[in-house]
Amino acid sequence: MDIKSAVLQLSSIAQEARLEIFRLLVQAGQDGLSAGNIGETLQIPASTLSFHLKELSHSGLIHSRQVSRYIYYSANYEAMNGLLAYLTENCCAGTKDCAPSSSCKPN
Amino acid sequence: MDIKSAVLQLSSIAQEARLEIFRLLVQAGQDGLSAGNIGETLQIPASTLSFHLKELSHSGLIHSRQVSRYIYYSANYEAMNGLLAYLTENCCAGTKDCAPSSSCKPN
DNA sequence: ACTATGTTTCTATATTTATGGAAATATAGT
DNA sequence: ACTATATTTCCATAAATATAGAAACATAGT
Repeated sequence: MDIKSAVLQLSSIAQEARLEIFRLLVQAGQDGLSAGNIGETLQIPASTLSFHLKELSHSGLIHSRQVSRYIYYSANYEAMNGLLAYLTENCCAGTKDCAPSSSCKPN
Repeated sequence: MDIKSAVLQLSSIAQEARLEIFRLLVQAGQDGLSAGNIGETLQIPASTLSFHLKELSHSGLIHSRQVSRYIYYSANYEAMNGLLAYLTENCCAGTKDCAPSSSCKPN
């Protein structure tokens, strides 16, 4: 993980509408949800939603697949975990009290 | 954790200089580093650094304490862990395969 | 071919954010 | 009080981002 990618990914969820979308997809699981479903659930106009979905896709935190007329978006769990790991990397200079990386506690 | 706070925290690290500062402090541990030390390490002009430190403090991801003329900044590990937990909350609708929250894996 | 539905692109506008020099403020040593 | 060092605030400018209507494009059913 390089810093530019991390900033891109963080930027993609550092916005209320997009964070809602992302969390919705994280909770939705592997299959994801269609764009229309997301828009209806979160009450976001189609063009605005499309803009945000593109931002999230571009950062790599979600991906999409087409199923006939619908486009399903789903969380990229691997990318998400990679980002979280990057944030906590070498926490407290690698002191054992800080491990595991998932829950970084100071000495 | 409410979504506004999460967006504020994510925004505060969704910027290259600030993400560098934050990771430096996460790695520095509990004691933290002085503003001058951070600026010198990362080669950031004082006024720019001050602006970024304020953003990070305001979001709650770092805190500061004054030691004579120096101001020491340090990571707020509790806030960081809270943010990470928020992102992975109820991952995959709480399916057991997704646990632990720190490493969210789809079914 | 036509129509309905789902999604994206185009466009303009409004808003927010980043940068760094200069000046101001704070603390400590002499 | 004076000086040096540390940090922040003020300010102007530049750049990036969010919004949503209208139009365009894509897919599938009739």
